Amino acid sequence: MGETATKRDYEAMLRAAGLRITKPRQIILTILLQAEGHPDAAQIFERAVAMDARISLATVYRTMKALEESGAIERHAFGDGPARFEQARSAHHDHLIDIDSGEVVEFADPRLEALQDEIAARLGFEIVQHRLVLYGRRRARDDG
Amino acid sequence: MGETATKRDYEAMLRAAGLRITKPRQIILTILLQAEGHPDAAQIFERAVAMDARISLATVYRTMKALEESGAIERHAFGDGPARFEQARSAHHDHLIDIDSGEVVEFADPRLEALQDEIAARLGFEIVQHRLVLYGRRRARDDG
DNA sequence: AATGCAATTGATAATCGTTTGCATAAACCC
DNA sequence: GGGTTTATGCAAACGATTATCAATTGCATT
Repeated sequence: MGETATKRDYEAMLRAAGLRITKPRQIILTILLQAEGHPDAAQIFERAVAMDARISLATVYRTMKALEESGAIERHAFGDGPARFEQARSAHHDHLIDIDSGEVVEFADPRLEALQDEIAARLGFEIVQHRLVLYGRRRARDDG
Repeated sequence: MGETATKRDYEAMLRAAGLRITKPRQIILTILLQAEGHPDAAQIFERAVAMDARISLATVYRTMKALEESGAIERHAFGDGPARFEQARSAHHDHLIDIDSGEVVEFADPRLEALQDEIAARLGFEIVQHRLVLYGRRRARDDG
């Protein structure tokens, strides 16, 4: 699974989208590649500033949008807070949020997709995209 | 299906939550009960002003929060726009958004819930809540 | 390596939806 | 009706994101 795309891969995506490989973008890509989980713009900015103090938040946002549009990353908006990002992977997956810890667990199940397609079809629609977030709580090992 | 809760029902919920039945709240409740679809705060405010010019947007927001917390309404955040509200109904349902028109279609399918429970269980979680939004496009009747 | 020009940047103001602080004005209980 | 307590309106504050704009930079070309 761990299809680790390299920084060079992402640079190629940028080039393909007609975008320039600037220093801020390289820094942000580096951060994205190293990042675990689903950082938000502020977190990315914070790490970027550590690498180059002159980077601005606006550039982070602009870069995230560019990367999103060129398909390199995905944007999620769990609940109400700020948007969070993750590297785009080939396989679609959804998210389960641990409501106690905030932890984000990823999962995928083709039956879900099939069922959704069926439901949409019955309503006369074709699904273009979907968003499923489960909010759950770790099941007690109940020993009490 | 149309389990139409009455204004009195909602007032009882407010009282139960230790809240006062004020004129602004009565107006907002009336609007909510009459509303079709999923109005946002600005729309509710607009209609409220028509009934009492002195109502403020802040009160709309505060009332929506109070109603949400007392379980009378549900708050949804489709995509990026403003939060939208609907009366809480007994039966859970999800939403399909027509990406061309913005129309919101409601649907429910017990198989979805079952599948989600199963997936969560496999990950060691118990689902407390979930949010599924399908984004689709009306299927062409293809005559062209 | 210098040049030209469009793309990109940083800084900051602006925007949007939403929340909050505060003084005043209702609700509610007796 | 009076006294508390809570809710209101207004306006300012807020957080996330986008727009503006002059200054800088990437990069294809010389």
